[in-house]
Amino acid sequence: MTRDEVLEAAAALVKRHGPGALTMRRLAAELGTAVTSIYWHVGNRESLLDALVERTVEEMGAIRPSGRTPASRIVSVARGLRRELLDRPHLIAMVHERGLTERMFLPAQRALVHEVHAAGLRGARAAEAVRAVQFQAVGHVLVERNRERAPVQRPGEEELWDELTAEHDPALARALARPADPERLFVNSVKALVDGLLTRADGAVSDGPYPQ
Amino acid sequence: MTRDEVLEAAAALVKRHGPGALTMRRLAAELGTAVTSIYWHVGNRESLLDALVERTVEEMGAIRPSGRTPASRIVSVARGLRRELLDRPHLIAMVHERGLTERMFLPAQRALVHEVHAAGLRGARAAEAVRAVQFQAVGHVLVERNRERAPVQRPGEEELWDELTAEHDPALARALARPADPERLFVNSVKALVDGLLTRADGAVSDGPYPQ
DNA sequence: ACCTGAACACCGTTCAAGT
DNA sequence: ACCTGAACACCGTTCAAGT
Repeated sequence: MTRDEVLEAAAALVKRHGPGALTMRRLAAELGTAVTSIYWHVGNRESLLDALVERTVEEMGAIRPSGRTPASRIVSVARGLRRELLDRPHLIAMVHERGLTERMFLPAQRALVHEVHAAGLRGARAAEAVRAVQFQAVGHVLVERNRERAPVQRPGEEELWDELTAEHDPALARALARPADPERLFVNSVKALVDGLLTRADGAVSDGPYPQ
Repeated sequence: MTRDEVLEAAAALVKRHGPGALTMRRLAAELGTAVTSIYWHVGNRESLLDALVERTVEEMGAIRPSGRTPASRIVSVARGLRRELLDRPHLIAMVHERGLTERMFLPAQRALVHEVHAAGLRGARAAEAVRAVQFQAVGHVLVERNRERAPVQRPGEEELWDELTAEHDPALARALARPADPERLFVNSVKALVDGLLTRADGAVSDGPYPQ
């Protein structure tokens, strides 16, 4: 048995039954060995999970921007990042629980740097724009994924809706009462953010306003 | 012993030693009772945690906006939400692990609705703006908090920096190499988002561009 | 209505012992 | 160099039995 076989089996276990199913004992059973052999190969559970996360992040493809304007290309990078993350549903939770969330930034970072440069940003301002998009994209996916495994939605917000109908906006009340369309919300949020980032009054300006 | 005493002791345990320290057995020891008594009062660990989360969310104060323009008032609401969350560091992880992330939206929602109305947004568009800010704020805090408990930062991104110096932006390379200032990044991100949300070409317009 | 101890089926990890 | 079983110190939960 090799260290790689251990990682392979661990990855398969997570893929099939979720991260909760990855116990040292179950893994040993899967491999047909004694629990303690695994310790010889990977040290302990901590470093096993670390290695697993590392491996999955490396699996993630590079993200290729598409679109005509820098702004739309940045949005496409964010979408790509979201897709890569959602395609590996267990990765998100594992990475997050292990305090490695920023690890998830890497696949998009290169592309984002290139695009903010193309948009005319440089230096610290460019770095902040890159980080803003990264935080926004990864944070959004964290929240979004969380809702999926959320239990029964509890109400208890009737006062809010009452207030809203009092403010004469029943359409808003209805919209907030039902769950958001995550894809749409994501894209529009990133668009708005990028819009804001590229058109701030205090510095460089993007190559024109956004059509639509 | 009452159910409330159990919750109180559980909350104290989490506050002192973190969520990991909250085991049924330790809680029993803290209370000076048998483990099994706790089960009579709270059912099981799941519902104990549910009750704990509920209680902490209710503790969170309402958020009062400040600032002159709707945009700056929305930013202040986001900052307030961030503050409330960071003030309860264990809450974030507990809520997130329990799939209740949207629960953290509530304290800010009322204020946000009011402000997007003041900014001239209505109906579905207003709802989307509220949600965009909520996702952004909570997502950002999730990522931010995660970095705090992150282990040693691994490098492995030298290629990126090489590329950057090749793109003739050493300042950007330096900025991305060191950790972000979370407060600054948060505020600027929210500002940019709100800017983008309130000045989109396809609808209502905010009361003017952002100074600084 | 409330509390108890014993028991069950799990964990991760260590360690001395094997080949 | 690699694997093993026994043992330790933990978990959450159930259940019959007490008052």
